[in-house]
Amino acid sequence: MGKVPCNSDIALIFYRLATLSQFLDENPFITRAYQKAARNIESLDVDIKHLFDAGKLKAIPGVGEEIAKGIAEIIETGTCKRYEAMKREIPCDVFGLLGIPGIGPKTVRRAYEQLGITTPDELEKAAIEHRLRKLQGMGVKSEAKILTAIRRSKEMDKRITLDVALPIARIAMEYLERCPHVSNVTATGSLRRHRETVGDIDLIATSDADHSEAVLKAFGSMPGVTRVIKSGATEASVILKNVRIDLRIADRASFGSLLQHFTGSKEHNIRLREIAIRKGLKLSEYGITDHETGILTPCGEEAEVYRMLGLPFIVPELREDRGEIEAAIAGSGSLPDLVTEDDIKGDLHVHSKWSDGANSVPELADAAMGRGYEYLCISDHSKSRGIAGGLSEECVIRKINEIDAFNDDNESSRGFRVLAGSEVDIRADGTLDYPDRILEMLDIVIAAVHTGFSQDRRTMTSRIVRAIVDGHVDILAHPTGRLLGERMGYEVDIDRVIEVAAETGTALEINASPRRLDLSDINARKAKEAGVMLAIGTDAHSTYHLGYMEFGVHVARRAWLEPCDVMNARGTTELLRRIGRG
DNA sequence: GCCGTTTTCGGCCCGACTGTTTTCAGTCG
Repeated sequence: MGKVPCNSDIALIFYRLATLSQFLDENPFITRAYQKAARNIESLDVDIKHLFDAGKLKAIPGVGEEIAKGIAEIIETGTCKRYEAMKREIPCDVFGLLGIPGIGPKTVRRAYEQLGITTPDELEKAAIEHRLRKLQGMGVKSEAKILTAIRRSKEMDKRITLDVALPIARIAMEYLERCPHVSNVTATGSLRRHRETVGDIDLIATSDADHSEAVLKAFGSMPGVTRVIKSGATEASVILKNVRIDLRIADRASFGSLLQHFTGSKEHNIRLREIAIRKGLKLSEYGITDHETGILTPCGEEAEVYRMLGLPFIVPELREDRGEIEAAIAGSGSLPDLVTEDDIKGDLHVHSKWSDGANSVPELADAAMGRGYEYLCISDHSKSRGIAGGLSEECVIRKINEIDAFNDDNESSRGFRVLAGSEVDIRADGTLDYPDRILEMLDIVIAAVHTGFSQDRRTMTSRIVRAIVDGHVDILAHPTGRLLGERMGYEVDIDRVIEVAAETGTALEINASPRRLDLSDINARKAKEAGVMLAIGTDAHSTYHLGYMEFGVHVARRAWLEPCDVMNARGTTELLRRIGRG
């Protein structure tokens, strides 16, 4: 038997069942039931196998008799009969075809039934040969649209990281702010929820009805726009620097409703609309309509939307339908009081010129003080990281001496302390890259895996566990090793790592580099729930990178972290006590 | 297929834009 399916493997099968049932034109509510179950399985914070063992599968929302049976079957056999049967019934690459923007289940079905098309390549060929336009409901324009969509989907990257998305969003927002008759230009969607990557950029703005179309036209002719996807009376979509930007215009009176609607997530909004229906109301981007009287009440402020539904305000980072609705219903006291950037007292992961950083210790310290920090941990690479200027043992001692001298000159006068740290390699066998003698001289030891990424799950897990039970490690850096959009993390049983971190009192890092964001929001939340402290570090290699702290705090907020869960939300004295240096 | 302070049956989120239609279906977010 193959590997035991995990939550996301099982969720994937139900997502695919949803897609296949859509293709087979089954009752659309069956499709939705599969999707809902898949979403809830995906966002479970426990291993679904535990629920299965305890006979509690039906405790998962959206999981009833049939889906519970399916889950059991997948856990026991790796797949389920219904899924295999449907795949046999449909000898075409439904998933590949539906991956093309503008192609939906109806088109796939017609193309398959009437033209025998089974793959994206065949679809492209049919478009080139002008056979698609003969399909019912298709014309010359649809055919051309599909052809460009296929070509674009081959070259377009899927999701982009925030360091790329934010500057592009700012260009568009500054342009719009200069346009006449426009105000309240605001980023919404996944960007406002601070997801770790975004698929597109969603903007909204207010204008009066007389001018909205002109504003949208102006948006389409913004410098740098390479394509206008659509442009109507209230919304438009364009491509700028290879990124799609959607803009929606509303009047001031319904701005709060619009903001709420476009911030999403889709799943969160569906839950809100269900709540509205139960109260005899209808929620839309225009406001809240009383079902009986038909009277629409637009919300100027976003909080009004929640208030009218009888809920406390829910901050955007929590709007993922991962328990925030239930917490809100239970009362505002059940929602977390999330950590903010103002709570952060220092950066715990920074590289200096001693290894591969661009700035000296005093330069980094000045920049940190400029950000209002009380401390900064200079954590250069250890000796094995030759390629990144890893420090020999005698270099570490010289660095510690430099830091001591700096603190002697500055600590009492400026109320700021540099902490001597190191990002120490965890070797392939789980030992650390410095002897105990050196580790004990450091204020903070950050352990990290930088080599041997292809180790199997068991080896990697016991390697990391060995390192953190060693007793010298304060923080485990970028615990999964992933690089967003570039590289999956190494194989590791993160639940086991969290468990051992809890036992040993080791903090886990939220690496704030926008290419990493590791731990992820979901794993950081698991860590919090296991009683593990999180340390937000920017992994800065220059003073500029200290600004990445905002990305790390966003992940922390999405992980429901409060200041007490974050190691560097503690002041110097408390931090030193925690790491045994106070 | 799931679910219940209207329901164990009859519901299931809402609206914009495009293209092919001549009143609407398909797709998307």
